[in-house]
Amino acid sequence: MRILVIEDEHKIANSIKKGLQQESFAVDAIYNGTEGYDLASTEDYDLIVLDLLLPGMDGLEICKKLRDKQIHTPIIMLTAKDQVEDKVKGLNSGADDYLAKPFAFEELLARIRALARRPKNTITNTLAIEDLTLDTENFVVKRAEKMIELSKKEFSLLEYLMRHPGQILTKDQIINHVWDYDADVLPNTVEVYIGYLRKKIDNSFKNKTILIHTHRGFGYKIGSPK
Amino acid sequence: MRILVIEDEHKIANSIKKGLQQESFAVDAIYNGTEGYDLASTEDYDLIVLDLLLPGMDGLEICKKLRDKQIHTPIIMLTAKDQVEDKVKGLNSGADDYLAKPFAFEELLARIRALARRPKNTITNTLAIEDLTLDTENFVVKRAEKMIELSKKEFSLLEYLMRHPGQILTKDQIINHVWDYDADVLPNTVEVYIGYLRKKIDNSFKNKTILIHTHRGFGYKIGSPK
DNA sequence: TAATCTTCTCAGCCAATTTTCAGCCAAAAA
DNA sequence: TTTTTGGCTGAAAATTGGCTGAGAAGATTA
Repeated sequence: MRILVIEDEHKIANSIKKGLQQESFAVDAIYNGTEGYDLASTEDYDLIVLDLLLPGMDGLEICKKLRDKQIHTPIIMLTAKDQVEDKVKGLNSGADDYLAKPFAFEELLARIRALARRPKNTITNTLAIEDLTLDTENFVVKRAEKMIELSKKEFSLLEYLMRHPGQILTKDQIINHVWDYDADVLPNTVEVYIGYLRKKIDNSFKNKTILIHTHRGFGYKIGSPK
Repeated sequence: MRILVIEDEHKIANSIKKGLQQESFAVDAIYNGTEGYDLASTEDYDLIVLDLLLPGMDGLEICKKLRDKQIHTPIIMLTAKDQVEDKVKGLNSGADDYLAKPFAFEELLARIRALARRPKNTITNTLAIEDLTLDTENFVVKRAEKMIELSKKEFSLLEYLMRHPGQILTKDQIINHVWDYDADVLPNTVEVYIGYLRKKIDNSFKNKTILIHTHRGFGYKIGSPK
């Protein structure tokens, strides 16, 4: 799956690129509109992440030109929150989805997954580890068939952990994925949220295996054994 | 159920595609007339959604050609409002139904359901949750046998909720389904309408179960338990 | 045309969630 | 063993999301 990111703010472009690569997509990042358009129209990408405001040629224009050229690659448009989202939508640019800045990386990932969810429902949208399940579409989390109520952040954090089972994730990684890219939260916040999750999915099931593990100095991991 | 969407405005084509897939139809979208015609005449679809104005070959022409070829796949024709609907109808192109742009997705869905209901009235058109019923054909809503008067929007929102019982629907999803695709309403509007519905179907029945539930940060859900 | 109904936005309120802080404990290092 | 560091946790503070009454604007009906 090849993805092209056209975004002039290097910080954002690179964090998107890094994040997507980590999810094993092949990513090219380009920092201005004209070059972006050239690449998009000559190379064959599976998806384009496109900033609305760009030097050279702006997002709307790129989008329209590509569609005019009968290039139907799915496009996700990034818009600054105050950039009159609605107007953009009305303008019929041909983008497939919109995402307001600043966003959490997992948010972008969710939309990419939605667009990539090609023809059939071949893709499961339920993640599972042991008897813990998380339905990404209906926002339902259960352990041993028992419903667990989570807040939005808790859910998002758990989803991130469960998409990387058995893998140690550092607090930094967690912050970069689960929180808005310009949010500026302390690592302690992650600890607090891990605490919340534990209370709900481990502590409430005393006789069950512990699923959330701390690796002191490294990070957290979800999975059966330590 | 395989559906072919022939529509050159990507925004519309894709939102239809996405919405129909969510309803678990298998959907192909094609953005120009010629290709659309080729697909429609070679592949075997159960239904075609066809825009009137298209690059390549326009909707009327496609329609006629298909009928000439003895292809009787049901066709829903999309027409811009000012495109003199009546004239189109008069032209007897062979389409089975017409829908004026811009439309709410649920509107299209209703017509698709109607056409799919072809082989006799095998399908119930009354939705029910506990003692709340909604007759999609006669636009009658009752709780505990008591009639409830709803406005058009309220009805449409309730229908959408009731077609997805027990499922959390986000405000975005709701807006995309219940409002015209180019409408540009705030999420707060959904809150307000949920409020109206609650007043009529929950608050008026103090001794009954509450049916409309909020899941803070996620969306709304209709169903018996929380 | 006036009266009424419907749709939608806005602003203020309240409650739930998110985030920080400070003190504590346990593991690792010295 | 002592010290240091990293992580845990209860509680308070800050922020956000959702609800609601009021009302403007548009649509429909009488």
